[in-house]
Amino acid sequence: MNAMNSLQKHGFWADSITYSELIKCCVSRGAVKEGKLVHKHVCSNGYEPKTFLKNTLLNMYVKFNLMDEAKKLFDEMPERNVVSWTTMISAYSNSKLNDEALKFLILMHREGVRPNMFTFSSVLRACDGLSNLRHLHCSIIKTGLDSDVFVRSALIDIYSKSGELQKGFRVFDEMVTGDLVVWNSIIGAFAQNSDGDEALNLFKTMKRSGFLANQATLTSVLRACTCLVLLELGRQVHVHVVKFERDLILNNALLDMYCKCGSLDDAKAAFSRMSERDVISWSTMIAGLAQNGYSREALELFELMKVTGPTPNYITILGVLFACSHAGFVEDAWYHFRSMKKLFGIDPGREHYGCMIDLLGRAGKLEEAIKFIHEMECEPDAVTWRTLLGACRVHQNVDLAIYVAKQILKLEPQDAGTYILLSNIYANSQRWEDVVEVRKTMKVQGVRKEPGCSWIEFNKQVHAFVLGEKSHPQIDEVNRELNQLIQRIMEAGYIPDTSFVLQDLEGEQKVDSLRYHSEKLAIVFGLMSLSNDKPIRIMKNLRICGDCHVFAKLVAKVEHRTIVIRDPIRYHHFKDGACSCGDYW
DNA sequence: GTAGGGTTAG
Repeated sequence: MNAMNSLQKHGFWADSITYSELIKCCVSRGAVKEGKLVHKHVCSNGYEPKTFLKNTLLNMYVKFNLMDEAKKLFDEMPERNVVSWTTMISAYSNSKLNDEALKFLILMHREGVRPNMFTFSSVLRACDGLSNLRHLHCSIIKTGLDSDVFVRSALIDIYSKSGELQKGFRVFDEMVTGDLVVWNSIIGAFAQNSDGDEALNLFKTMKRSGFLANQATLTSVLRACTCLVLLELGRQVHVHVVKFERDLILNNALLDMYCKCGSLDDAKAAFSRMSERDVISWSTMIAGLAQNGYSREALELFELMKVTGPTPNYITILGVLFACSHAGFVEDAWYHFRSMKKLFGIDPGREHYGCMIDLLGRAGKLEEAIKFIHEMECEPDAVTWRTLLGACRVHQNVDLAIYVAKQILKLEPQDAGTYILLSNIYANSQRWEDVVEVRKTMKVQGVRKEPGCSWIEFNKQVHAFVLGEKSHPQIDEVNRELNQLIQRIMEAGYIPDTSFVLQDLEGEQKVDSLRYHSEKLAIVFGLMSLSNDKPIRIMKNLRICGDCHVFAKLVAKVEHRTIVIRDPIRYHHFKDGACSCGDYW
């Protein structure tokens, strides 16, 4: 500003380039007032500024988020080139005004201005809807701009975000020369679409091609570790995270990895070490504590957040309600549910209602839960009903379970777990005709039940055990060991629980196969392979059944081991004959 | 003077 003042004082008028430098200076310092002053000065210059200078001004207003001023300036420009148009399109894309961005692309075309790589990489981010995307992709290929790395990474990203991961991969695969961001785009695409395996494979290939990982790469790699529950690999990535210790997003991903991999000590350490924490950090930590059975701590952390942290959002409250429902804190849950709107202006959504239904159902208040469903502002969906079905399972309410299962199947006729449960209920009530009917429907619908599968990480390898499969090389040894173990814990009071009414939500319920449930095999493998001081960490695809839960508690006690089992919803930490869930899951 | 990638739930 001093520069401009002295120019003016001495009677000089700045030329376009000087003005442009001044404007850039204002933008970088976020000096809105001065920027507007320069604009005034430019206009009082007596002659019409060139398009180049106007574009700089346009960019300034966009960066200051003054879209009205930007639009006014743009409309009044006698001549608009590709930079003018692209600046506007980019602004609209950033503000998620997708329709405006696409409209401007059409308008610039009508004015005879040809889009360049800047235009395409901007407009791609605003492209929702596959037909638009296909159309745009064709135009890009026609202009030959698909070889540009910016366009390419934008294409990969938008395809993957539109659920067309394979198309995104094809764009990546056709690449001759790429850069780090293109790699990050494709690794991130697989990590975000829960294909951790492929994300990690690509990461290896990237390193072999000579690229060094940066913050974005490591964030995606951590996310891949999280979705595969690979704690040891996650720890190795942690070593590289230290280089970027001030990166908030990366640290949040690290925190989430430790929470989801069930290593709460590491998570707490990561949380306390962070130099900066945003609403995501707090929400992740609260949900992580809740998921691992530390509900009281989760609520305490939430109280601390209210006093010293950022304003809670929709997801934070979900974690809080989740904590309440998993520990049976009915009163706390009602308090948080009723006060979320008043305290933080958050309207309860379907998921919040879901947590409340879960809470009421677990606490045995099934009537209240149903009343609550009817009072919901949104229509109950399959997830809502499945929550209630879980409560019927815990509280052995057969009639309600049948009713609820039918509601689910109306909405999701492919839900294998619900069919199995329904057929079990009928079988147990000797309603054989109904059993036949359910089996027939499953056949007609082509529904197949997912086999129970558990896996454990050992020596940098994942060892998987699938019910009814003998593919693991040491399966015979594991089975022998399991039989001996069962003998040992029977002496400590283990009685196999064959009462499987409503016991299993999703299969694995044959009495004779109870003994070979995948988590039992994985536990035995852990006992055989890991040293005594290491906790046995197991992941599984279905929820743990009552019998395996008792089994794990007794093994932990008799063998003096810590066992950690992650099912699709939460963690069970078994130690000294007890589980962190307090038998409440 | 204009452009691309990464974090919490479901």
